[in-house]
Amino acid sequence: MFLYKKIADDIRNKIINGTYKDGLAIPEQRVLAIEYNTSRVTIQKSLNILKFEGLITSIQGAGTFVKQNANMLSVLDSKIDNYIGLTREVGTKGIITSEIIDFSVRFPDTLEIEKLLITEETPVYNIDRLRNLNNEPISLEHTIMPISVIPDLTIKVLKNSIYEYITNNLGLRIGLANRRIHADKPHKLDRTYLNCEITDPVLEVEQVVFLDNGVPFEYSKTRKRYDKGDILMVQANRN
Amino acid sequence: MFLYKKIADDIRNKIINGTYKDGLAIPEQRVLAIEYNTSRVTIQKSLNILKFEGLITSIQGAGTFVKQNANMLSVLDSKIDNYIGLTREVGTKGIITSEIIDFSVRFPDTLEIEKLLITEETPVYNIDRLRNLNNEPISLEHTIMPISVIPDLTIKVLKNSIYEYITNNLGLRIGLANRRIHADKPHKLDRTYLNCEITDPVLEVEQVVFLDNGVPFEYSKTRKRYDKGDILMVQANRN
DNA sequence: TAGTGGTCTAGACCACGGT
DNA sequence: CCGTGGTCTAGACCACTAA
Repeated sequence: MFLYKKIADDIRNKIINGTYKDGLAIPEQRVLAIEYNTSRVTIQKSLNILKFEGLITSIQGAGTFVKQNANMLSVLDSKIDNYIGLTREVGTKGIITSEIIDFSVRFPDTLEIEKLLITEETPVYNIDRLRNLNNEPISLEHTIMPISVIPDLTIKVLKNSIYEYITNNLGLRIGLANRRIHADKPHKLDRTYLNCEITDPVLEVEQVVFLDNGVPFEYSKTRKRYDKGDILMVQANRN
Repeated sequence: MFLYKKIADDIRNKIINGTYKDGLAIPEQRVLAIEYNTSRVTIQKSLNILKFEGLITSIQGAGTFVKQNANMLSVLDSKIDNYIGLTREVGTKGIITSEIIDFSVRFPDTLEIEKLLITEETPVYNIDRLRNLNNEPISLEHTIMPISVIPDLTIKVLKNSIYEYITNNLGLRIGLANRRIHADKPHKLDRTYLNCEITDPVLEVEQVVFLDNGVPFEYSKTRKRYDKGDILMVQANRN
């Protein structure tokens, strides 16, 4: 591993275990450079990581300070990639199964053309899945993917994780996601598959997901019953 | 302005105006360093900014490439700070007014003590506001702030923007926000102030907001009618 | 005015991709 | 193997804070 990461890890540990205390300054950069037997630029690279994690703040002319409640914030930050696919989100909390409602191929409609930046002659997969957590239905996923970008999808892949297939089998890297979150009245499908009453609100996440090279590969809508899951997020707002 | 920012601005412009084309490589770092009459480290600092904005990707050994649809992505990214206070969110789209439903001072309850990391003897403001956009009610805000952190709030401040007061008058810097978004059935207050029917879902954002130094200063819940506003976000997922 | 972080240089060497 | 990005050095000077 690289020196600047090692140093960041070491300083992070000292913050978490209390060697560097909340609200107080850590040693100045020139001292740290001597301590770790390195140059100031490398120290700055390490400190940038910790700034990005929200653990420290630097004030020019004054010093570098551990934030109040730094260890608490560090926990929050890990939740930032909470929503990259359901499988990864749930983690060890239970067993995810997928009931495939529809798996077909067709040409895209106007909205899909716009969202996925494709032409009307670019065929897409149409995937509707009911996702279960420990055999309890938790969400309805409607997913559109261009066949040219994500080829050779199979029922077996859909039963497990599409994202795992994309990263492991296709060797692609996932980049930005553009999301819209809103509340909605329940539709017929929600009533059928999610057991919603007419007065039960639904939380919908509509998203376009891009590969690391900027090519959009997924336009999807995920719907959950209002009492079956929130969305957690940490917003940066770093100056 | 600093050199590395100027260079980042210049390269960004070349990407947007098509001088550097989607999917193709930009000149290598050593060439850029000569072009801009600077050192390679400075070029790398500039490129890091653009990587963070999602405009380029570097692949070690191969080169630095403009992402597909880079100019589109750059638009999305600007929406990432969409939700830092309603006033800033809406921008020029209309006139925000605030009707103050409650403005009082009390001791915090158990949940507020936990969220704001204060003691039961720390007095807090209790603020309930109805926010109007062009005289149409759009959201109900319930806000708790410790008096010790945000002192001397006035009706006048509440009628305008609390965030503006915090940054401009108190000279504080706002840091991370920890949010929970979910759908809910309408409460009595929603029916009264937001004119909700019983079948109209409500979108609620619950958040704890921290200052730049890590001190939490706001615990709030903002409720909107399901048809009066979504939440837009861009998620990073950078490797 | 002294101390601290921010920017910048002009190199060096290493890691990786593609030929 | 060559070309490219990633890491790292040992300095220098500037900008800002606080006494």
